[in-house]
Amino acid sequence: MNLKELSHTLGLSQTTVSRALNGYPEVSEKTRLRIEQAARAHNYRPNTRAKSLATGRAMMIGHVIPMATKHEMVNPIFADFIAGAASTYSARGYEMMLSMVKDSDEMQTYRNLMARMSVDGVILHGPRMDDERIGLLEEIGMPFAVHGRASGHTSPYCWLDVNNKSAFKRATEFLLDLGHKRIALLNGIEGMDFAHRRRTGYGEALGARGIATDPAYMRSDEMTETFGYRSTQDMLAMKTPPTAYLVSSMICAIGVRRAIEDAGLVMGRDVSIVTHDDALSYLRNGDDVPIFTATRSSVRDAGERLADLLLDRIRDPLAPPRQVLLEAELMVGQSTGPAPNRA
Amino acid sequence: MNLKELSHTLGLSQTTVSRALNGYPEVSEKTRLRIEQAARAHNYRPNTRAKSLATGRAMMIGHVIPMATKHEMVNPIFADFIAGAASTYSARGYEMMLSMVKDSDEMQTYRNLMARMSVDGVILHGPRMDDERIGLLEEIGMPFAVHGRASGHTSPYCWLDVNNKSAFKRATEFLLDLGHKRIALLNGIEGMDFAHRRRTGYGEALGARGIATDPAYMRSDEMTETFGYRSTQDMLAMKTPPTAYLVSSMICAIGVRRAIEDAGLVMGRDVSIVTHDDALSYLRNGDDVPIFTATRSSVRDAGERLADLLLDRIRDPLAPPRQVLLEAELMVGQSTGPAPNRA
DNA sequence: ATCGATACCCAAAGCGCTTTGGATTATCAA
DNA sequence: TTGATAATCCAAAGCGCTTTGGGTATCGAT
Repeated sequence: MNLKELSHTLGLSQTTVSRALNGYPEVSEKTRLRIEQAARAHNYRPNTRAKSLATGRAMMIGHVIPMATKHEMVNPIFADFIAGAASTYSARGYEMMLSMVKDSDEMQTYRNLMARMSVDGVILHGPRMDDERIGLLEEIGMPFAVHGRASGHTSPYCWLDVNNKSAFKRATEFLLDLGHKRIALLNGIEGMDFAHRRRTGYGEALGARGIATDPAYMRSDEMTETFGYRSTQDMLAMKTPPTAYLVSSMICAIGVRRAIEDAGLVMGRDVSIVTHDDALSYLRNGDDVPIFTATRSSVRDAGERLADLLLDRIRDPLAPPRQVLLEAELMVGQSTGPAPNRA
Repeated sequence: MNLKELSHTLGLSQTTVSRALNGYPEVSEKTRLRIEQAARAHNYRPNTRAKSLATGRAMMIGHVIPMATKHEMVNPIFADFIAGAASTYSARGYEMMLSMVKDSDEMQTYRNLMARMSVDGVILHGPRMDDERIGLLEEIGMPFAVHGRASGHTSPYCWLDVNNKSAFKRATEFLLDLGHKRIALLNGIEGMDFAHRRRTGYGEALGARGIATDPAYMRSDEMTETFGYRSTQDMLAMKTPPTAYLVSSMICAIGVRRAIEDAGLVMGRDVSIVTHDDALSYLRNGDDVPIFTATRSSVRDAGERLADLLLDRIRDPLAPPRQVLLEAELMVGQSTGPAPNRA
């Protein structure tokens, strides 16, 4: 059932039916009611593609996920972020389009999305320190919002980020206060903006207590369980192993814990762990008492809020782009304790 | 730059330009080359919505994810499955549309997708034993493919599933062979088809050795770390606790392990664990030697292959719907060992 | 020279919607 | 009664593409 048929059934013009269903005032309440009733009865829905073509709005937001290789890992926070964004879209009448592309194709993908007019805007994931994608999107005039920030980019744009620097500074201070001097940092991939900010916070906290950062205690990689396990195993084998680990994700922290326990040590007594917790739905950090002491910030909320920022921006393109900086909360759990005396 | 402008620039008709770019034979090689060159130079891409409207194909596949509450958990296998499907789509020129809806709205969502003609087909996630969605999709004529199966549905439809029954039967036999008699089952949510099949396999293996299933050793819930931890804690407190756990997901198994180690027991010596491993990219089950003994089947591959099935079905709607049953492989890791003697 | 056949190209009609610019009728004050 | 105003409704022109149903040259064969 399309508009032509529906209006024919009603003995009205397409104009009137369209106006009635879209809430325009030029149609009497009586006929509007009649039209709505008929539309319901025939389960009429306007064809999205025709509507988009006529209005010029796709009512669709693009998320493009670059993958280096076909079997590269999918970022585990991805699902929760997406879920958050999607719930905003559905609340505001938008749809989400997801593309996975080879990362060499990512720039071209944005150009395509723009030229083909298949989306009204995009969310930019995983910004690197000097991210060329932002400049591209500005150049081609594609509305966008960034999950995170790119330190290297100067002109104002729309973003939402956790205050990674302050979170990791605070976490490091917490460990220092417990007497830890050798604190390892298991960070995200080098080049990622968030990883850089976290390292800065860590470094500043150490520096303020007169402790120099030591590359031997620092690792950077994709945040998998295996990365946490391996790195910890390596460091435990040092003459002076760290007494505490500051970790970038729960999954990674699970690996750290496994290495610690494999070595016959007890988490929270022999070795402390603080991790960042994205509050993933399937990986709750305990219920009553947190398992890990953690800097916590819900990535699902981030998705919801960033999507809202983007839709606002699309609605009102001339308003100055908005930024949101979220503070992570430090939740003390069972994974931290005073530095062992013998250390 | 749209088709009208481009063809005007070239001094050709829209017909010819369109045909040239779509590879039709009615245009000379010389002009085709000229047209392609101009298209590239002006970065011309056909407007997707106009193209869809004209061809009647959306070149888009829908995935609808129902959520009971706003903050219900996102299934952790979701990201990897989606990544697999998306890579197939991008290889075959399709896009993916993702909607999250309240689960009370799911049926209506499918009707909408059909009436609005916004997708060419859908992937059905998480089928329950008697899943009403399949009947609906058949009724409204929406092409679909199911990730899993619905035992209650009789008419043939397109699906791809892991042989959950044989996998869990095999895993149970493996534990029985090691001398375990009290084997716990931590299963997925009641009502899910896969959970039912797994329980059947488990039950059959036990039955074949004359062991009756004991509800005290069986739990069913969302497969979170916490669920694994709690269930194991509970069971460890029994007079005769299980000596082995058969678990439905790695994340859940991590919780089981935590409970075991919190109780001062050693995994693989005091207590054995076998888990299903979806081969999630961020949660590798060790590299050389698997941490957990596991029934393994990549959910990312499943996504790729199921998407292929669906696209084939869309291309050739009259062909009989295809089904794929994948066998999981049993990988022996460090989490299993002979049943303790005292048991 | 004439007649197909072939190669190449085009005008115009959709696809299903929104929206502009009236047209028609009802309403009402003067 | 009349002219102005407001209330309803409509025909038709897009949106940017594909595709139908020709049209015009060109060319070899008769």
